[in-house]
Amino acid sequence: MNEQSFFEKVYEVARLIPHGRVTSYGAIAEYLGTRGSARMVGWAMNASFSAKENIPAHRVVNRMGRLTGKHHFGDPGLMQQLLESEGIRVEDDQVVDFQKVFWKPTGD
DNA sequence: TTGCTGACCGACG
DNA sequence: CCGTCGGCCAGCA
Repeated sequence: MNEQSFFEKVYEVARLIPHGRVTSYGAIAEYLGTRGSARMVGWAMNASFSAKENIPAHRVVNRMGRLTGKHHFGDPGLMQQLLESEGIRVEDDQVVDFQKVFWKPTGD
């Protein structure tokens, strides 16, 4: 029903991430029905900076909960700072209790 | 226009 | 168990 582009969907799902929660690229890709295109999700996040609305890309991490894209925020550490600001504990570029704060876009 | 790259994930040896 | 490779799609030179 949604004829939006792949990026549009990624942006929408990214905005659906609750405060204090994180998700993975693969989870978004899977939600979009393109499990194999998890890389594109990350690429879409890169384009999210060009998006009109601000996308909480800092809430998006890889499957292992590691801050892979922290380098793309302009300043490394900003991503971790934002996550800690939401109550998410980050240690050594990795989300602590990642499985607890993990949120899947099941449509909830 | 063609081809490479890219913030990943899963399968295979 | 751990290292390697393929696949997905879209943007950019």
